[in-house]
Amino acid sequence: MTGSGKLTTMVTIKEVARKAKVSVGTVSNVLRGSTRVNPAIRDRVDRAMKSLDYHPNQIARSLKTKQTHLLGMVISDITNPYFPRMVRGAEDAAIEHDYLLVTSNTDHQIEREKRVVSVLRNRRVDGILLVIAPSDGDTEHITNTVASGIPVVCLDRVPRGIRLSSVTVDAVRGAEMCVRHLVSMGHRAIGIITGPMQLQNAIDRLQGYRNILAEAGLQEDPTLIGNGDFRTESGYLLTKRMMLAPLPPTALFVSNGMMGMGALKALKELGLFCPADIALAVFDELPGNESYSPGVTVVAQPEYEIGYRGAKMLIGQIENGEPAEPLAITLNAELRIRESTRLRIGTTRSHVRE
Amino acid sequence: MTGSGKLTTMVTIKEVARKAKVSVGTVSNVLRGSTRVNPAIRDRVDRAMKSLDYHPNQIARSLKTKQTHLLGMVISDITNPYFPRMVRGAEDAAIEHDYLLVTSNTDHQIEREKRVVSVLRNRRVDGILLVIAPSDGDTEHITNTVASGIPVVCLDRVPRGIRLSSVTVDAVRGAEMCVRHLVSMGHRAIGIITGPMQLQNAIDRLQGYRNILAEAGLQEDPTLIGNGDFRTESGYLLTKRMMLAPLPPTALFVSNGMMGMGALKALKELGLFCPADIALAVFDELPGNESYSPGVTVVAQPEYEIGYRGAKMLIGQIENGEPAEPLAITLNAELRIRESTRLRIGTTRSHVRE
DNA sequence: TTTATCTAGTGAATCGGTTCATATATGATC
DNA sequence: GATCATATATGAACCGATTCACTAGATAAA
Repeated sequence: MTGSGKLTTMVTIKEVARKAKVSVGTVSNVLRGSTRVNPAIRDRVDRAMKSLDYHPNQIARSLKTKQTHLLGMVISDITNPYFPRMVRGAEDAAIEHDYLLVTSNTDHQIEREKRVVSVLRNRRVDGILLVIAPSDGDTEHITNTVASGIPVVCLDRVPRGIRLSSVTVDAVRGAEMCVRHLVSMGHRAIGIITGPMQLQNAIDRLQGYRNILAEAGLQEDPTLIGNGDFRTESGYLLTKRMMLAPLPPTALFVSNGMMGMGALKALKELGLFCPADIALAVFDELPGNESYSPGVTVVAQPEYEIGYRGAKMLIGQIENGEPAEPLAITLNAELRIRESTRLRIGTTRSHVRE
Repeated sequence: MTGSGKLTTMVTIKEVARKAKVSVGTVSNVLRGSTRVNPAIRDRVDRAMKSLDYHPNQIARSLKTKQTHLLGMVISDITNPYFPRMVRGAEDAAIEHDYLLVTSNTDHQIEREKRVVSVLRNRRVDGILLVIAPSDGDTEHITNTVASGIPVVCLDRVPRGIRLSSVTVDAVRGAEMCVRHLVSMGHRAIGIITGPMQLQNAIDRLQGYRNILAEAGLQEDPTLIGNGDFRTESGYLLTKRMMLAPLPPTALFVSNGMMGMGALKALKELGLFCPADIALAVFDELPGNESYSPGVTVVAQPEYEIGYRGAKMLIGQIENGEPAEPLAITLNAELRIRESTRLRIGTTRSHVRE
């Protein structure tokens, strides 16, 4: 477990001081650029640093200043195409303010989330961006973190029961836009594949769907509601099951992108085509969507902006202290209509209900 | 620029010691679990830590031990779908050995690569995984890093001129497999879109293409070679240009995934279908490839394994010291034949040359 | 009883920066 | 030339762990 360690010794501020024939305090002053240092001396120090390939030890600095300029980011899985743009947004904001971003995966498991948060606290990150894993009110690790003085900003979804700063998307409205579009294309039998009901945004997307059914005077049909978990596999299985049922939907609304990919694969295997056989709409933009056929109608989230503004908010709280009330930004999703829902259907198709 | 800092003071080892009525040395011993500590005392200390929500300060530990258990990873862009799996592989290996992975983007810019490497050195990462940016022999920042005792492992491609440990893919062979497949499907006019010629793997992919043309006794045609830069836009533009030329190819081999997405988009806009109008094959798996139609024939790289084995190799070098000779692992790519190249064509089609 | 042999716990030095009270040099003023 | 004001440079204490020479106490052997 313990390694053999470095062979070479790193250049320290002391060696720079000796080489430049000044005190360590002066070298430090040159580094910070703060107090006025005689230009001639500053020059000597700069030269010494360059010639020694000196890299100031951020570890030592952090120990003294109690600021690591590290931001922790906790997501479920970087290989889920939803996250890279969010991470990139956060990283860009971090860099603008001279922070370094550390990203860790939880694979949707609350136990891993706890471990990751603990590691980040050991590392003394200055703040944490958190995309929570589904759980039943298991939030002590989060409240402990906030209580210890580390700001936390939730992205994409917020835990129930506690109040935290957050950047989220108006999922109800996004789902409404999308399902309303399906209704406007003549669909009456609209299926949905939901996310895990422990997550607020999964609930919201279902709620949006329900709102529009009600608005359109349509009866809710339990056989058209598939209970997924935001993973590809569940989208695949539930789509197959629903499409092979006696009365399949004419349109399908899938609650997230991973499940959307699964649904597409299922349709492909079943030999069903969009939009001729079924209209498909997905919450979340799909990777490569505009390159493929058919383009899929989606509710696109501003992932980059979620990450970017989340990090900005977090840094604000780090540097200006936590606000009395948690901040909450809600962004809008955007409906992007593509071929997969372009075919207007009559209300009289044989397998349409009512 | 400087913040107001923490309001709350973190719990330190000293406070734990006081609460447990032992010395700090003993608390440290309990933490490390190393020397034999009286079970009763160990218990007292454990309880004190728990009740104080104590998180040992990794910063202080690192300062003393000169090991941060941090790994730096430098990639071009996490939103390029090629990288997430590689990052995930590296992270999984890191976690297995209790390291934390820090990933940074360079956007293919050598200047940003230098800055990022410098930041990682300030942070005293124990080692660096590096996917180099294209440049003309600008490697001093890398040799300096290695010279200072920080192991570096290159992934996916190696800089020319210096010898470093690496994990790469046999790109010549991958390209050969792919182009040979196109030839075997009857194609004679096979186009290629290349990557930037400063990158070894771009050169290799072109080389594989040339090898097979020679093997098949086909003349190389400059109008069928598009000089891309591994970005979507260039794949898009070059595909359009090539397909609108007087003598377009019957098959197109695209040197990486991003450009492959651009090529697909171009074909879609031109109203050309795969494989009826053109056969398409891409180096790199495409996101969601098996969900869409047509599935695209690809040379799939083991991205996860590249990251995983690279991190394992790096950790080996950190803990056992650098090997006398740099290590080099070469992995194999895999040809995945899908619909986009499934149509066998005769050699007599009018627009086929020779 | 005295001495030797262990074990488990102690506490001071240390890592490489920052910070700030103090020392020194420079120049201005009389 | 002496005095004071100002501008810079110095160096010791400190951050929170680890580490190790040392001590105290217990047990065994002489």
